[in-house]
Amino acid sequence: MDKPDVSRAQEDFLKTAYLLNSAGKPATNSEIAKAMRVSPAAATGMAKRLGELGLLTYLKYQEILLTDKGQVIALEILRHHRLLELFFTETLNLPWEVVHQIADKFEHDLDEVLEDAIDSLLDSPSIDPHGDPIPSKSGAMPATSTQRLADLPARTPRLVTRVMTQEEELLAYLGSIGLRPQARVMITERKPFNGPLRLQINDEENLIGQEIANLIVVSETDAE
Amino acid sequence: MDKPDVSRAQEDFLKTAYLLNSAGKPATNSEIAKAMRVSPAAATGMAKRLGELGLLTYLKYQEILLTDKGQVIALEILRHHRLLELFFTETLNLPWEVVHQIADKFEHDLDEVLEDAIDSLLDSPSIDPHGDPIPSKSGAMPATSTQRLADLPARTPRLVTRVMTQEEELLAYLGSIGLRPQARVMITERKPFNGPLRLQINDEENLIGQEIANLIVVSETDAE
DNA sequence: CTTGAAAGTTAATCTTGATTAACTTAGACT
DNA sequence: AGTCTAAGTTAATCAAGATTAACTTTCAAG
Repeated sequence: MDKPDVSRAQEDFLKTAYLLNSAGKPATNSEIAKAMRVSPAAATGMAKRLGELGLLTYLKYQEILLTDKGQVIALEILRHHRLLELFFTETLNLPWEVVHQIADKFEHDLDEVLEDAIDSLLDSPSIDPHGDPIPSKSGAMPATSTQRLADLPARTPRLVTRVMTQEEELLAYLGSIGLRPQARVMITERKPFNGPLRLQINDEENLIGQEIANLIVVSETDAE
Repeated sequence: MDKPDVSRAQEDFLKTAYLLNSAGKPATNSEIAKAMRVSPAAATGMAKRLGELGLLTYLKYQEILLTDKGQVIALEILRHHRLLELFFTETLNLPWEVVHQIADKFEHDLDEVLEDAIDSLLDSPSIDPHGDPIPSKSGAMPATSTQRLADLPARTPRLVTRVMTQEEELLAYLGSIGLRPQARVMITERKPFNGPLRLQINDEENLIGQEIANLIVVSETDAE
């Protein structure tokens, strides 16, 4: 319908709320403020404004809920973000740990001509370099596995499908040990009391902690 | 040294002033305001602020002059702009009439990693799709021909080197008749009183007006 | 059922970048 | 020299997005 003209700060807020939800966390004022690195007061103010615009429902002291309109915008930004990440890794061979911040800046300005050109160059991709799903143009979010490596039984071969962090150093490390989408993984040993995991990554042995294993999503069925 | 943190509005102002100058026009308040599509009062305000920052010299009622620092920023933005134009035409085959507006938005957010990656992918290019020179990273502006097609004697074969407009429809038209950088051109007839020019473009006959002929820059020496 | 810490809100204020309306200056022309 | 017009400036005002500081609400734990 009438696409209310949203500013980048507003788009960021909607995106942040959406991402919190899809990480299973409620979109509370403080979580949003923390994620956006602004004061809680600023988040309150923004929530009010977006409420006025009908992009979310704002009730004092309550969790923030995106309306359909708000979600459409959040998904559009997310689509832009992930398309750009993939575009820059593909065309420029940029490593996956740098494209995130770049996409964060460009996502707000990606107009439709460019979006479509990128989409068609990349053959309407459904995941970005981290394995994060790219919403379709109509706003459909591709389904993804929910199986975490951390919860995987030993001796069960799987493919990495997604790496759920945007921390630069961590991504660089994970990349260096081959822990990226499409890698074959299998836990060979679990140390007790949530200890570290012994792991085969494309046939190479390695050792990772629970924390990290919980960021790695693997396929729900056997690899190959 | 200390790169004063400039906003996009400020960057746009500096870029606009620079472009006016390089088009031979003085950077007056009203020209800048017109080019930026803001009120003259807004331009005055911005000029004052940038004066404070030492990026230009502002004296009431006088032409605005960029300082060295200001020019460095303008050139950086212009470099971003033109690299992006070329990048998008090369990687996505976008027509030259659409990349300008896109680059206008992205130019402010092009960080160095991405800039360098694009520069090296494109082999440190010195001109963009319109033939506009791309400043080097150190701020050197490549020399360009000053020979306008409008001033070219008849029967003198040349190469188009630059097309000095960003108007979408006009660019689309010029593209459609082959009038773009690298095209071979020769005036075959000049109608009197600044009338239209009969022209060969890559061996095809065509007819253009003075206005347009003045936007076309050609090589200073014979083609081939 | 009180209470205290964490979360959230309000209020006052700031900065940037805009606007319009009214005034001033510069400079060309008689 | 006087005057008119275009260009430029000033002033008042606005909106968005922030901040800090002070206050209020919620809710879990005793």
